[in-house]
Amino acid sequence: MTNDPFRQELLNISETDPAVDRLVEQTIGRVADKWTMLLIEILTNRECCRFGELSKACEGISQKMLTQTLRALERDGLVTRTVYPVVPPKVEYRLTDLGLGLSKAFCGVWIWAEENLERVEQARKEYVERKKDDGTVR
Amino acid sequence: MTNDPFRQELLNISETDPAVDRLVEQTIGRVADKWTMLLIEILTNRECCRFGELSKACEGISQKMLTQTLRALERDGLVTRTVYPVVPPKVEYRLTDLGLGLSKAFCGVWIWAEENLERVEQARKEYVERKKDDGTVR
DNA sequence: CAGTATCCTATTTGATACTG
DNA sequence: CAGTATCAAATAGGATACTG
Repeated sequence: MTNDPFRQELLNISETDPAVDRLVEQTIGRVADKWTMLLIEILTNRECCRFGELSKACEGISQKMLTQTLRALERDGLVTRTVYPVVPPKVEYRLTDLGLGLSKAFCGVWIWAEENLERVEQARKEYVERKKDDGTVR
Repeated sequence: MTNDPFRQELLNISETDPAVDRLVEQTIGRVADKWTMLLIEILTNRECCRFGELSKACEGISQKMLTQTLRALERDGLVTRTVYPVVPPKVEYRLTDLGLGLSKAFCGVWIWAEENLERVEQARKEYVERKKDDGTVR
């Protein structure tokens, strides 16, 4: 199992410098959240979006969270925000190269989620069953 | 730009069925969080860990969050929890195949974070500068 | 050792109303 | 249209004490 090629492939990710580790974790912390991933996916597919479009495409998000998440993305250099001085206002968002790179990185996670949806669901059902049959923690 | 090979590669991820999309998003929502990613990384590198080891390795996590996150991972079929009936108790956690697959998917995100740390930091500094120079939202 | 239980605070999120 | 502001509710998270 230790020689599992998967695992071997994964082993060299970890940093030697703990300070860098903290920074990596911080970066992950900023970027690894549901709305961020969703917005980046939408912007990957649509190339360029107005606020209202994002609001519709990103089903379930509140205006507040949308604004907040977009600001964070802009601040971190992942999307650009272009304001056209017209009435009514028009604002366009699009991925930067940096954002496109992150999108590519997220890609694997989306695929994993799609492919393993049922396995996770199944595991949850079994877990609940085991808990119902009760306490033999095994 | 539309013919960007990156983007082309990314385009076919999106589902056609909106119901499946919701499920994918839910799955992402469960799995895309800081502690989950960290614990999975640790368990990838160490293969097998006791509660106390994880507690040390996962710097900054509280006992409560550790327990909570581990239970969620177990429930979703990503780790196994093995209790040895000894005194004092010994409990071992290790990734399942499903968990190892997720680990592999996360791998790209970790690498992205490592490689683009400074670019994100730089973007943040510039953003703050722009805000200080004030309101020409550009 | 590996938790659980409890209390409490802080952060996140949503709903609603308002504005350039 | 694309937000901001405000308040309330929910949730996350930490600290501490206790247990098989």
